[in-house]
Amino acid sequence: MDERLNEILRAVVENYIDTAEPVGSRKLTKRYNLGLSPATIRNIMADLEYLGFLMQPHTSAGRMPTEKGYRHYVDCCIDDGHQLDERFIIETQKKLENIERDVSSLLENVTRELSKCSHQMGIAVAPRFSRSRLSRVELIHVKGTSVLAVVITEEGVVRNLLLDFEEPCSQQHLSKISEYINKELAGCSLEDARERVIRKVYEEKAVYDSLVARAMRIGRLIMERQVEEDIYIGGYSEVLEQPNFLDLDSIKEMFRAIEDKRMMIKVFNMIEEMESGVTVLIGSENPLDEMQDCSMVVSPYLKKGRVIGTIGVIGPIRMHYPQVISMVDETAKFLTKVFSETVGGRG
Amino acid sequence: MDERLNEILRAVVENYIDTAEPVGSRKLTKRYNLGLSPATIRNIMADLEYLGFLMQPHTSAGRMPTEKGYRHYVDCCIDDGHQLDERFIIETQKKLENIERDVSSLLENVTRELSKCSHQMGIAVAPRFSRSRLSRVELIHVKGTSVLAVVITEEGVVRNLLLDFEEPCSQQHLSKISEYINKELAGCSLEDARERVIRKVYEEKAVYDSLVARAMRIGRLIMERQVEEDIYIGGYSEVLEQPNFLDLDSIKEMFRAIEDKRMMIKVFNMIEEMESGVTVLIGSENPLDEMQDCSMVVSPYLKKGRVIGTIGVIGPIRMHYPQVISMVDETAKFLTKVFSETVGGRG
DNA sequence: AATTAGCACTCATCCACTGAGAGTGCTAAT
DNA sequence: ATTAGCACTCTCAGTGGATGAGTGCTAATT
Repeated sequence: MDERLNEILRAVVENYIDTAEPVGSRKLTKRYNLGLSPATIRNIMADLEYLGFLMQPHTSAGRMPTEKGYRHYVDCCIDDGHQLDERFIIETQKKLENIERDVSSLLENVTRELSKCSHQMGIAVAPRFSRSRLSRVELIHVKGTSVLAVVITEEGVVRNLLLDFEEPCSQQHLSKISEYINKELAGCSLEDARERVIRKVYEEKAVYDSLVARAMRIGRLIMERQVEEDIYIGGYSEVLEQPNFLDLDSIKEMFRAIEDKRMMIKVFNMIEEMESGVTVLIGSENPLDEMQDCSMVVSPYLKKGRVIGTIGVIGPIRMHYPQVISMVDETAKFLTKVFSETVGGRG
Repeated sequence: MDERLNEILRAVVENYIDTAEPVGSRKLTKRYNLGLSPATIRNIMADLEYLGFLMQPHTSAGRMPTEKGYRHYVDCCIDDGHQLDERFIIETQKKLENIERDVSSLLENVTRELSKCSHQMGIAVAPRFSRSRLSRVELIHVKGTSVLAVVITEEGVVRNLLLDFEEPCSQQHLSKISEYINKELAGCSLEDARERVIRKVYEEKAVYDSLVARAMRIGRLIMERQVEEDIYIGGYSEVLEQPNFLDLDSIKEMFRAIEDKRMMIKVFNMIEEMESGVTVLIGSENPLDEMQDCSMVVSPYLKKGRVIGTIGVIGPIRMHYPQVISMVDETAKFLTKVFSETVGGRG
């Protein structure tokens, strides 16, 4: 594609992102020093419109980008150079030192920071519990038939599950059971563990050893419990802060979708299967109907080369993509670093 | 105060709550069967305006309630009869059976349900950790110098704290330490425990027993860790759902305030010291500047007669107070019941 | 052949104006 | 004490012209 077309498209998109108003040919020549007259620009813009990258809200208005225009802008017109505020990196680094290392605080804080910097809503998906490897299980007697199972994965995700037994069970007994579980299942992925548990239960049908039987039943309970704590969201107010050009109805729909965490988990499952690195989803590229008027910029974060979760932002389609992309990228790298170095160690 | 004034005030407020439009004298006579002519109504309304309960947005518009008007309406014009949808109670009961008994899921789900029913934002404050009595502490070795402390209070609140030691520590040792902590501090309020820990540490300065010293140091770490997980919020989209008559700026401010959980904890600390039962805060009665354009309807919930937390909603000043008040009341009672009967048992 | 200047044309937006309608306050009658 | 009647006020929706930003096309220029 013609280099000059790209240049003009880029100018139009960036101007529109800044002003939220349709861009005319005269304005472009004034702000940017392209060596071209308005008339020429007009011809080029007409071409861009023909190609589907720009549109006019009405005759005799300036042009604004279509979704396809944004897409092309993101794909071809952003130079990967450091779009990023030095400040952002420094602040992120500063957080690095003060932040708690426990996974949920980590993600919550990182999400909040990302949200503040980017002025979008921040979203993070914690390391998927079901795909993690088991590191340790501890059973704590609470009261009566209630037992608290504390499950720790190798990623450092801690989850509490309150189990309800048919009959009371002493702490000593529970300790033995958890010891047994740990011996049997440590290092297993939870899905493996699940299968193994089911198999064991089947084998031990005769219940010759009540300890094993009990342990397995607990293991099964833990596996089957469906948990929805995987999603962190922050920055509801940030989206409202953007005064121009995103109507209340869109925001409403978006909020409704986002508050349904199960739905969001589905979305991220779909995204996760796409390529690695920062992914930008613009408008109707979003898998959810309710998010057709938003854009998402997301990136997976890794531990030892394996994707374990996703972090990113959601905001209006008219968004400062270069900066936001860099921020998300930087944040994901930060998380990757933290998870690979600190949480769960190197081994 | 004149009974008739109350009646008219009530009619005006309720009509305004329904329609979001200033109410005129003619409309009142049409909708409600007061045996009065518009002219009489006008006189009464003029009186109500003089008393500060009503106002006109401009001459020759109808009247709308002032904050004082809402206040009087809530105080004197609502009959305590069952304003409540039968449906709501039944649904709440249904939840009762399916809901997880673990405190955080409980509160999250209850908050969400309250939010959905009332079409306001739901807010809950979990049993204040620092004021709770310790039920059990368990220390779990995670990796290297990391130790996970699982603290359970008598209310059933479970909290995970990741501690970082100077030197590694075996699980056996940790178990002994937690055993010791449990023996020493079980049943203490956390504030008491805190003092005792500090005193102990001071007494044992010589560190003649490394176990005790270590236990106390851990206890202290746990006490000092400031945690902000006490607030549950749900239903951001509900507030936007109300199309009429609450401007974006107010919502923005409100969201910003709500997302700052530390601030919200302060607010609820202030509220908690007020009377018991459902409290309604209208507009400028709210302690926070950012919430001058909202109303809150909140109620404490108890365990064994002692206030342990708060639940309620936040929404626009123009709110269906009778229903919302009933709903909040019902929800608080429900929580009280659950906490008194189930969580943490009766003893 | 590409670029540009010039010009006619198109709409949205702003502004002033207007009439209708809803609602009020006041006064006099009931 | 209540009500009917009336003059008055103010918002709101609609109208119409002026303004101006921006376009597309054509012819001239480089």
